[in-house]
Amino acid sequence: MPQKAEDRRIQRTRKGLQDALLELILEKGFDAITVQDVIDRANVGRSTFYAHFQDKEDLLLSGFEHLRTEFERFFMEQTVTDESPWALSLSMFQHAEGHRDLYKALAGKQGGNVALMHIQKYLYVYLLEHLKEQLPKKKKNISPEILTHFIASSFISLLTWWLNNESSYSAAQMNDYFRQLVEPGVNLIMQPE
Amino acid sequence: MPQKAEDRRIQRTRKGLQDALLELILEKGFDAITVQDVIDRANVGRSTFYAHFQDKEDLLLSGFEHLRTEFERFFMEQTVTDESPWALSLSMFQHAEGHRDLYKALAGKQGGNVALMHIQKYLYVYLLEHLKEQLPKKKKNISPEILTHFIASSFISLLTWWLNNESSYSAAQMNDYFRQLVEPGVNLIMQPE
DNA sequence: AACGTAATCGAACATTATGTTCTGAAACGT
DNA sequence: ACGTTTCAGAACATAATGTTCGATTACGTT
Repeated sequence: MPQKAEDRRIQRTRKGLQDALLELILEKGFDAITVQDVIDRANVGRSTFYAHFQDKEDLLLSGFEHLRTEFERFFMEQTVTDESPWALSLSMFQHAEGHRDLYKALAGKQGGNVALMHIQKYLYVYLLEHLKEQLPKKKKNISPEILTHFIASSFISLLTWWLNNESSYSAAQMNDYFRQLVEPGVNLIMQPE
Repeated sequence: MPQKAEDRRIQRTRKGLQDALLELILEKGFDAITVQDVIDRANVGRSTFYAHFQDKEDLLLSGFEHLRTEFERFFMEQTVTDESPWALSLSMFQHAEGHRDLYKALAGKQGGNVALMHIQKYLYVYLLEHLKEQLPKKKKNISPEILTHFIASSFISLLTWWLNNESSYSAAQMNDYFRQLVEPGVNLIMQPE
């Protein structure tokens, strides 16, 4: 039996609002958008908007959740054995390559930094989990938290640069650059001698 | 002859508004602040505020300009020969250490990212200037722009982490971590063989 | 110490966006 | 075809923005 079918009106309204918001982000940037803009574009009544979302940030995050789910499926499908940060980063560059406008809206300079901080947090949690086991036990070393924060924010930094500069680099190239820049420093810390 | 003396009322008003804004940022974050909050705290008339600043962002940037000037004096005074990125970063960590609240307001998570983007841009311009000469001429390599962007954003990332986590690391320690993480990758690119 | 100037105050005002409430109409799933 | 849920649209209260203006106060200068 299929899960409780959801009213089509609800689906249409939510999708319409999400799409309208993403369009508007690419046009004028998240901060400049008003709820009025969104409901005009989506052709939705004012009271309807507030029946579904608290505010425009809530709407943005609902779109982000959808993307996250989709990325996780994408990631699961292709990764087999490699659990290093570089597998995750490559997948994310590739996923962004395939959904360029969506990623630009959420992670580009137009997107405000709300979604961006969520993406970084997501990476941070994933990486911290996978790095903690591998870290040497020696004291006097960098805390896992700084190390993880550094890797995650470096990735975000390259991703946004890539999205904002319409550069012609491929996802694979971007991941190579990411590794070239970040891996040497990280390896020196993980394997002290 | 001293430069044309500026009306004390102007100085007091501007300083009062800047201080009020910085206090409020530490209390509730830049985004949640209204112009009304600022003029109430500073005890300044509404029309007076708009006689000096366009909006709260304009006010924030005026405070940032002041900080930048002060940092440049600080930097000039102590640096002698070293023109590598690591001299600049050490000075900035030290300057932040000496003006912790001010830096927290401008570069912490409460500060919105307006000032932060200005700081990063400032670093970017400085670094690009100093790195371009040293880059190897080989093709097939990372563009100076990505490399510079990476260094600048890595620094910003560690700085904000440091400010937001009330950590007990010293400025010198933070700069060591910064070098440990960033320098190996950068050196490999700058000296290919 | 007194003068002319310039900054400030505070109130009034138009404008814009927010978020809530309500009623009738339309679309939905069954 | 039926009962239920969602939607549109309008009305409303609230709050912040940015401008204008006349009266008052503090300023630098002489």
